[in-house]
Amino acid sequence: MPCSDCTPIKNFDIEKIADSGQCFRIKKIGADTWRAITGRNYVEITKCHCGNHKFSCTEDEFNRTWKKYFSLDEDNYYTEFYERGLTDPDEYIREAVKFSSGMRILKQDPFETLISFIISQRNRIPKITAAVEEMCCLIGDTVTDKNTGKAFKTFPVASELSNASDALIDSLRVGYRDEYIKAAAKFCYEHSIKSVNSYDRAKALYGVGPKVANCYCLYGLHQLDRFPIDVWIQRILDKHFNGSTAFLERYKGFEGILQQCMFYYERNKV
DNA sequence: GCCCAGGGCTATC
DNA sequence: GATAGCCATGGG
Repeated sequence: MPCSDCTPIKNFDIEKIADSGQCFRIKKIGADTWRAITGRNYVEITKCHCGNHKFSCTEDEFNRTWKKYFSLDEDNYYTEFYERGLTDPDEYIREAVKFSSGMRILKQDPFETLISFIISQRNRIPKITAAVEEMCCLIGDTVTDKNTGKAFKTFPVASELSNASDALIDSLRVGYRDEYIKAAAKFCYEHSIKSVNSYDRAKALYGVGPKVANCYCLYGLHQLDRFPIDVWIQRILDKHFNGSTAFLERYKGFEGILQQCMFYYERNKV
């Protein structure tokens, strides 16, 4: 039974989302509590013993910001995805979807998504997280959340990142990706991130190839038909599907959710 | 020392 | 269009 002050949501598990590698700014801050930041908004989410979640924000903020961010306005869509995945003819897909129950694709800020996934290339998630967090600490704005009273750092906007010194970028320890970051920040400062509104526009940026462009489209533009193929997904394809993605025919419009479930399952299954 | 990490660029064919 | 070598950095 849900508690009186819990928000009952089907197909939503903040813990799995936090560990899914699609976002680098959701952080575990307590035994059952995570903090999320998007734009200038901050929220703390606690998994309750009843299986539901408590949000630290007001109902108005939930409806205006977090409902969208967590794709909680797409319940019917996820219901259909999970029904389809749990009855898939392929055992690996069934297991991956079952194991990932509660996964959702976040609607992240496009500029943050672009820069984060440029940093992600040939890198490890803890290192990506550290670089993103350091970037926010060094050049993000400090904002205080009214509900919790906690101060947090925003992800820098294009002008802030574009104006950052070389020494500051060096201190992020992102190696050869620093030139890619600078190029993307400069482009977005001069042309606006809004002009990066398609796969082709993203891939045209220096340092953005097929994989990062697909991640940008999936997580930043919410194009759920994108299926980014990284080393983990490629291993799954080779091991379980003879290197083929023919199974995607059964997931038109859901490819990105399936990809997230496979990625999470492969990395976290016991 | 080695290999690898949510890849992409460049040169070369 | 395909493939090979290279790219900084840090963990195992």
